[in-house]
Amino acid sequence: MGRVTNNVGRTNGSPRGVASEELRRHNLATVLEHLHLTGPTTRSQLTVITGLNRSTIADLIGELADLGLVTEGPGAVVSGPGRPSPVVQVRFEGAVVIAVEISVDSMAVATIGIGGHVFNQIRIARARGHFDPDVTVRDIAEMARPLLDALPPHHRLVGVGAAIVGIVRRRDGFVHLAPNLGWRDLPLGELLAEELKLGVPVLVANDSDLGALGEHRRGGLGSINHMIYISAEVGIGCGVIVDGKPLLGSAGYAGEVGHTFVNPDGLECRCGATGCWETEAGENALMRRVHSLGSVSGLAAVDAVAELAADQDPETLKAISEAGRWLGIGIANLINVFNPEMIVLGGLYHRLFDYLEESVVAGAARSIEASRNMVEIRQSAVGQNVTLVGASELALADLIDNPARVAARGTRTGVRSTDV
Amino acid sequence: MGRVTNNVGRTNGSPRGVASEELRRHNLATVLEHLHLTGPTTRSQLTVITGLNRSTIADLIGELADLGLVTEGPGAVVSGPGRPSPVVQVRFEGAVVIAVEISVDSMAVATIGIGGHVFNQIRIARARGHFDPDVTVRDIAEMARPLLDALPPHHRLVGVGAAIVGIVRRRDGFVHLAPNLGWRDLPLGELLAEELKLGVPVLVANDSDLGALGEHRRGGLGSINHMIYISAEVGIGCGVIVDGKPLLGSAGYAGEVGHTFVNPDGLECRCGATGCWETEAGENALMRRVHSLGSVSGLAAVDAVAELAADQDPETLKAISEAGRWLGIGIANLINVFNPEMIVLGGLYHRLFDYLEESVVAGAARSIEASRNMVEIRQSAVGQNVTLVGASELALADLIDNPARVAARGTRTGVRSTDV
DNA sequence: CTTATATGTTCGACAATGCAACAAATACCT
DNA sequence: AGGTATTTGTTGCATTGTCGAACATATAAG
Repeated sequence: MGRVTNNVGRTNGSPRGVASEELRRHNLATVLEHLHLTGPTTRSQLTVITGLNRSTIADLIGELADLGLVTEGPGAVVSGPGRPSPVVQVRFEGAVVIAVEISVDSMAVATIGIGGHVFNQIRIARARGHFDPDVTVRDIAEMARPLLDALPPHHRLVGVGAAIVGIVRRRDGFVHLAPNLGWRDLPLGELLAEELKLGVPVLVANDSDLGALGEHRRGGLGSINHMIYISAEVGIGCGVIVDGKPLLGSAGYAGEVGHTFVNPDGLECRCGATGCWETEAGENALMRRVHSLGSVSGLAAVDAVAELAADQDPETLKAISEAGRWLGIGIANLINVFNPEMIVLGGLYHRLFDYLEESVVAGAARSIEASRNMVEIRQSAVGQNVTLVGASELALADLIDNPARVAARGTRTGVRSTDV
Repeated sequence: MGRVTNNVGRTNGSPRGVASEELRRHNLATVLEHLHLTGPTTRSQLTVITGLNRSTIADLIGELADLGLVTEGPGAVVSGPGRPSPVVQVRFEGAVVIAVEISVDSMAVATIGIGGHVFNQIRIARARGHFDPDVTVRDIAEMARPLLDALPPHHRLVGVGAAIVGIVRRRDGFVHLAPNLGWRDLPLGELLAEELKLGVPVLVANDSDLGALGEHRRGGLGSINHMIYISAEVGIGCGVIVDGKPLLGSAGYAGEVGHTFVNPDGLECRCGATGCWETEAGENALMRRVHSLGSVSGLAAVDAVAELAADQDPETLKAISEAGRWLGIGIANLINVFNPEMIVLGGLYHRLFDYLEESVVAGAARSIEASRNMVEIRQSAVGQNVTLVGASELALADLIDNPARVAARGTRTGVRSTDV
């Protein structure tokens, strides 16, 4: 049988003993998580993967089926002699979440079921600027309404996950600072919960942290347990996966690399300090090096740069490669610190990856040899919606971790608002 | 009952189901770890702390006692009405490890029992330089011999933990690079195992990683789960505790911060790159700013600087504060990345802490507000032997994690060599 | 149509914890 | 000094959960 924990160390606080019920919870979670991440699987494959007994798997699947979280169908694929094993798969509508993304250039809302099934999605572009939080929250609720109405009649809604460009306290979704939106000390979690009135938990997290989560879980990263996701919208965001789990830090502020110090000769950053990484490698750093852009700014400027790069404009390529070099230098630092297996670039970096790659790799080469030799730098495989996908994973995590408790906890069987 | 796991995420690789035996292992480990870290505890306290039933605690302690790992004595402290609860404590000789430290200026070996009891310890100073690995390994074996002979007759030796100033692969204790010793690609774990011939596992790790471990577990850090230990001997070393566990990274190379980039105008580092953190804040950075030192170098120079600082020599204080500022800047980066609760300074920084503190705190102030407000910077509470203590924790970890398996696994009942 | 093989199903064994009743040991009160 | 309240160890049984063996079932191959 496998081991739950490993290595030196423990989480401080009361060390808790565990009883059989915890064992059951763990095994239910293991099975459900596998189905959620890997997709349809036969019962016999599950016995091999989990190492559990046939009878136990049968029992676990029975319970998950009773909870409405999985279904069993006849084994589709034929596979040699022996009694065919039924294929188990998640029921998308058995656990649905609302994923929200509040970015610099757009806002998005999606309804996503367990297994990663996207029922529906709305994304609206908006000009950059400072926004009234209440209006934003109301907009989100309005975007969510039709999506909820369009869900299948007997779905079960289990949570809301929101990604936001800012520094967020995990415990309660309190936004400490979101400079790109003009927000500070805003209880976003509470506001969303009040406005949505859905009776389910609302979790809020930093967008890059969720990008990392989305990429790690749905980016086809096989057995990668240590990775770093880096993206740029205006600043530089970063999410880290350590040992298969998101790095949160004490309050959830971990991964705030945009304002790490890399250049004493650098410009003054909007944060007030000098020499921050994002003043060298962020979006603005790139733009200001492309003089031919003139006064265009914001998303239009990004589009223009992408076009110029596609046209092989020398100045633009040089600007990209200069920003890429600094990006690489910062990445080298992260490689030294985390010894990851993979660095994934998203956002603007994803868009410009082809022009960036060479200089980034060159810059990253200054990391220590041992770690450098085992890391791969690549662009996001999930693409534009990683963050939204990550938000859904965040909202689904509680359910997967304890299917019985969360599924039973009611969160009523999703009666459509038109039925009321 | 408590939960074993938490949060989003899982360690990739085969997700394993667990059976009752795993449950037992977990509870044995929980109890033993508490006794190991917190010291003598009454049975009734254990029921409260673990949340387990009286009968279960009795059973667990019975098993640990049978394994020779704990003893029960009459409750020493009186405590009000009710039947007094017997005090349970670890048997030091029930699990003994050899802790080894290979540093720049000294080598040390100690025999340490579970609970952190140091039976004996030898430390020898040696001049800096490059050493023949074989000679070093033989020296360690020779230092260990008398310590082993002095152990109580019926002890049980369970492992060897070695700390080394270098980049070490955790899996097998392969030293990738140890510039201060002149080593490269050296299978130190194997060499030590062969030379010591003790039939117990030999684990090797980076000295700062073990410093972090030692400080976290024996530094009186109550409920701190996120901390960073930073020390300087020649370069800068760093160990990180994330969620109560050491950050290893994919191969164990995590925390190599000495050569992170902080200054494009910086000097060339011995690593070949330019602008590394340790060229600004490491030992040499400090020394070169104290011109009155003249040609003194190595440990003698460190001593001289410490003395000059104690005498309030202005140039020295200025040099220290300059190095401290750079130290603080690097710390700010780490605060941004990890959002820790505590930064602990060791090694040279521990020695000069009083003169460093102000400038370090000033430098660290450039970290983001949210994280800065919740972090404390202080010096090591364990002091000179943190690394050795960490090495013992490393070697004991397997036993504590699975008392039944490791204790039963033989590692014979420590017959003294003179008995043979 | 028979045989080999793989897998679901059933039921009892086994492991581990929890619970309730009882016993033991102490403090406190009269 | 003796009785009572309180806390905790001990014991035996109940409960939960997984495992294993025997049996049933469904397929491929001959």
